[in-house]
Amino acid sequence: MRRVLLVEDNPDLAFGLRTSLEVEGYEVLHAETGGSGLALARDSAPDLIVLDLMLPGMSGYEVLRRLRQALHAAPVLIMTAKGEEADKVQGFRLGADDYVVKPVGVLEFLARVEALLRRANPTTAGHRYQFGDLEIDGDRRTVVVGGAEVDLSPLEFDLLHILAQRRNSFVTRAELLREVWGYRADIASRTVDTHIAKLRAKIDGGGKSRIVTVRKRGYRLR
Amino acid sequence: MRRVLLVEDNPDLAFGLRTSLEVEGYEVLHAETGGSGLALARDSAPDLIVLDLMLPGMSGYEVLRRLRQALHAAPVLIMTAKGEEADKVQGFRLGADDYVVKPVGVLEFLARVEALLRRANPTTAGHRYQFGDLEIDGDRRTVVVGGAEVDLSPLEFDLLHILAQRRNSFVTRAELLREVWGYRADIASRTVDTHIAKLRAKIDGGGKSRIVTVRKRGYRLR
DNA sequence: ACGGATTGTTACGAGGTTGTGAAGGCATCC
DNA sequence: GGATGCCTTCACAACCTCGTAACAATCCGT
Repeated sequence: MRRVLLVEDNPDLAFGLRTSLEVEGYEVLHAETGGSGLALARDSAPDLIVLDLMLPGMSGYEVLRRLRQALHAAPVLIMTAKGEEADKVQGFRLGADDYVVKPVGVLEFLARVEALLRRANPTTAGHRYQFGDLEIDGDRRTVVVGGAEVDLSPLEFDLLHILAQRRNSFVTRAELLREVWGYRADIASRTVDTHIAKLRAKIDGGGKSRIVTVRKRGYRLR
Repeated sequence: MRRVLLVEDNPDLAFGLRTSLEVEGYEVLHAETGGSGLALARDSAPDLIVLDLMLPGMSGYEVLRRLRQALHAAPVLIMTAKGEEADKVQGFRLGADDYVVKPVGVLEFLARVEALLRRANPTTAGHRYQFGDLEIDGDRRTVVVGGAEVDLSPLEFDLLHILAQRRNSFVTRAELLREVWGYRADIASRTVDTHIAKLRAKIDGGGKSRIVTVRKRGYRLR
């Protein structure tokens, strides 16, 4: 379940937003001041932060600045009554991902929340990936190579899926073990190699493999 | 340089946006119809798409739908005069990442563009170095020289990586030993030299070496 | 120009890493 | 109960990597 942190001092508005988000299936954390919002962000690692700018005590800008300084990567949606362009620009400059001016419709608000989560956290949503003529459908758990569907075992699919999600970097054997096998130290590390070999046999045509060995590190999909 | 695809049929507005984006250092592609926009997106793989909804011929919604169907992952910013909440929700539902209603200030527009690129393309901020036509990607552990990927051994890559990080000064052999080999005193110092030689053989073209010898001190990358 | 010091280059064997086929255990489905 | 498919482990082969030695080339103070 996705966790949304709501930093908003107006009780009525906060209640409305919280209810709307919860109806959509989000877990909602609520802070009424900037300081408590920062603390909650640090302790509970929310997937998204909705931030009011006019807060008692620490301003929303300051909260955002400290969040980014602490390397919090969660997307931030600023929701405020301050609608001047300069305010918006300042918000984005500090690292906000979206900025909406009150009052805003509930449906639009929810749509923006969803869009931010979709973009910022693509791994949890079912998704499709494409690498040349290799297509991976995370929802249907199907893989198509050059137009023909390939039959993969569950474990092989998970392996390929992780590699596809990390398209921009290699994945170490330890990470693959953690992501695919879960917390189980009782797996000999060569097991990963064996399954990579099986995967290669199934998805590679002639020529170079789609899975590149990064020596001493792990594997990478290209 | 980031590429932005602008799909907008109003020539005046398109000109203004194009100019603003180019001043910010973006490369701008422009399409006046949905069909040509789709074709451009397919052929040129832009990093961001700015989409008008009211286009001659194919509607913006339809363009967006087809983009997502074709597995285009680039973020889409919808910019339109249609400000009804239902329109916005529909846009987000089809996979848009932001939705702004005309007229919108240039500064806000640019801030939103930047926010989308920042969020959608986090890898470019990662560990990458560039020295002329030499590119080093620390996440993928790949090296590209003049457009062609070069195959380096793990140790060679680490060596080059350290040199790249200290781009403005030389690195002594002792530092290289410490950083690359770790705390191991059992390495003959000439070992560094031999690996530097191997690196040079792999990444240098005809003329002078990219790795400069600093006599009595160490090496430096330029 | 000379000679010692420093660096460049090549070759090679030991050791390490990865690829791969085979075998067996286990669960599931008939 | 047998057949099947999946997963893990093992063993061996193939390949790669790296440290070292040896020699060549270059630098630099005299």
